[in-house]
Amino acid sequence: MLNIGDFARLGPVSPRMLRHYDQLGLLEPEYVDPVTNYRWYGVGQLARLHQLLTFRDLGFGLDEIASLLEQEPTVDQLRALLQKRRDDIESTIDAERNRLSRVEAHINALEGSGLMSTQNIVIKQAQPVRVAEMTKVVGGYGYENIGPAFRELVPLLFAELQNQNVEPVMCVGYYEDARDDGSVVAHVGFDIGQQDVSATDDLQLVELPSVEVASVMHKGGFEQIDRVYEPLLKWVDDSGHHRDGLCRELYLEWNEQDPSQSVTEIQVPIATNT
Amino acid sequence: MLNIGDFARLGPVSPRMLRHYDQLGLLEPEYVDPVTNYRWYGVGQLARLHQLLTFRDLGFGLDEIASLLEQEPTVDQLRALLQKRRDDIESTIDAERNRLSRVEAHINALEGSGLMSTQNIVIKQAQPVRVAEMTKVVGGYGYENIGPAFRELVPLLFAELQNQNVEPVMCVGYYEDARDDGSVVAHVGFDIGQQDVSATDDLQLVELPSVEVASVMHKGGFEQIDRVYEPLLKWVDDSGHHRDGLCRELYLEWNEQDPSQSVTEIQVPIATNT
DNA sequence: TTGCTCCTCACGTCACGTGAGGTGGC
DNA sequence: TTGCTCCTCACGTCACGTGAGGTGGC
Repeated sequence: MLNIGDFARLGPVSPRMLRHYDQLGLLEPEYVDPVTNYRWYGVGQLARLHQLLTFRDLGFGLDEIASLLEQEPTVDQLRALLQKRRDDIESTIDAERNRLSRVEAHINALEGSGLMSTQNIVIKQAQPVRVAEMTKVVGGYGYENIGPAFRELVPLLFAELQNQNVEPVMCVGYYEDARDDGSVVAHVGFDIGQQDVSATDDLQLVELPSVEVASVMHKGGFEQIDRVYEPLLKWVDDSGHHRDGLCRELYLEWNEQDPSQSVTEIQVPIATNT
Repeated sequence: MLNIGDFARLGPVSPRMLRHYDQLGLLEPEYVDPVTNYRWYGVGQLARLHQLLTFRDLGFGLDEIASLLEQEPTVDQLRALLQKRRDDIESTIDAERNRLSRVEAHINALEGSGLMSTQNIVIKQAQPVRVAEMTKVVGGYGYENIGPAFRELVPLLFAELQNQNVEPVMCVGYYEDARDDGSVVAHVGFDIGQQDVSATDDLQLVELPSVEVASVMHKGGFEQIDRVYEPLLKWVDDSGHHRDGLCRELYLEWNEQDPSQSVTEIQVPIATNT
């Protein structure tokens, strides 16, 4: 018979762990002194302790181990459990590998541009949005092309929505891929929540679906938004994703007086590289 | 200003998380109603929330994030933190990959042999042992060769140790690699703890070093030990290790009357494949 | 007698999820 | 008035590590 310290050394485990396993009924001492409560273990119990440690090392929880040690599973049951464990570990490894890609993408991003642009990229599921929108073909991307489109369309949108008694919630823009001549179809609209609008020649109702996006929050004027895109798109590529859809801009806070207080969310729809 | 629910939806996080971040001082609402304690957030705070979520996604703890958000680290400091994070993630992936190898080795082991033989393999650091031993050349491995060596040497060892007034602690055996003719040098001895012995023509004092081993506990007679080795050595190879040293057997419980109560620890020194 | 080991609580870990129990605004 | 959202505790998670405070055997 071995006292808890000697048995622990052979384990090798800590006495605290043996007390813990005793408490859970996983491995009870062969004899407990009724006066001193000292625990005494038999050498033969090392086999069970080793089994317990084996399963723990494979990543099973103590509750699973408890039933494993009691139920004496068949070879088939044990194989199924081990295969489940294997699959779970593989998922963990995949998740950690993806996380590693994102960390490395941030390290890369530090080289090119400044600090802030990639420091608030979040991968998330974008909310679906119902947009009442108008479109305009502009000469290209960039504030010098997009800005005028907004200044033209936003008043028209306001007028038409007011006409239909619809309360706009938030301004939204998104842009199609450039055509061969460099021109771009810009979509400018308003989130209208659950309200209904009637389409007109100019006004369309579009439901932007819920998609996975890389999202950054941009604080400041619209002219500076252009400079967010380059590091953002690079980060997306570096981090094991690729663009998969049209970029959206949500004008969460639109402050004409003090553009530095404006807040724009830029969403890049993505898919994960396989 | 957004109440906690709306701000959380834009996050996207749970209100509970926002309360948690508030409590930790990571992200305090722009305004808290002094009467109702309602939290009100500004849209601009989404940028900070996004930053927080970014770092959390990379695996930083909330305490680290707190100092990151307060201290505004330089590019160099940030890079160092990210590189540390990268290294940590790589370690995690390595550890999980090794664990995966061990799980797969167990799945393989289920095919060949029965259940028990590999169910209590533990990788551990073997305790160092001081052994007073004698050697004998035997015809090969296997109980039919090793058994007689023990029956011959153990009484001689007992006699010599008694002669020197040394109290044996535990019987130990280990075996050199087979020579070309198949013969094997068997070492049979006793753990003598911290006691001293004088070497004689037959008796040697050897210190077995502390090495990493794959260890199984065998309950039962010595004749059955042979059948433990094959699956054990296969498991070691399957699981991303290889043998690296001489196998040891520790006779933890030696029961002549009822061999089924005997307990033997079989240790295979190993190195991890790189 | 002095260490050493043993004992039993019980807190702390990490980032929240999940009620319980209660209140304020449409 | 009825839901809905908000609030503040406070427990639970997982497998122990780490004291605190006290006792028994060489």
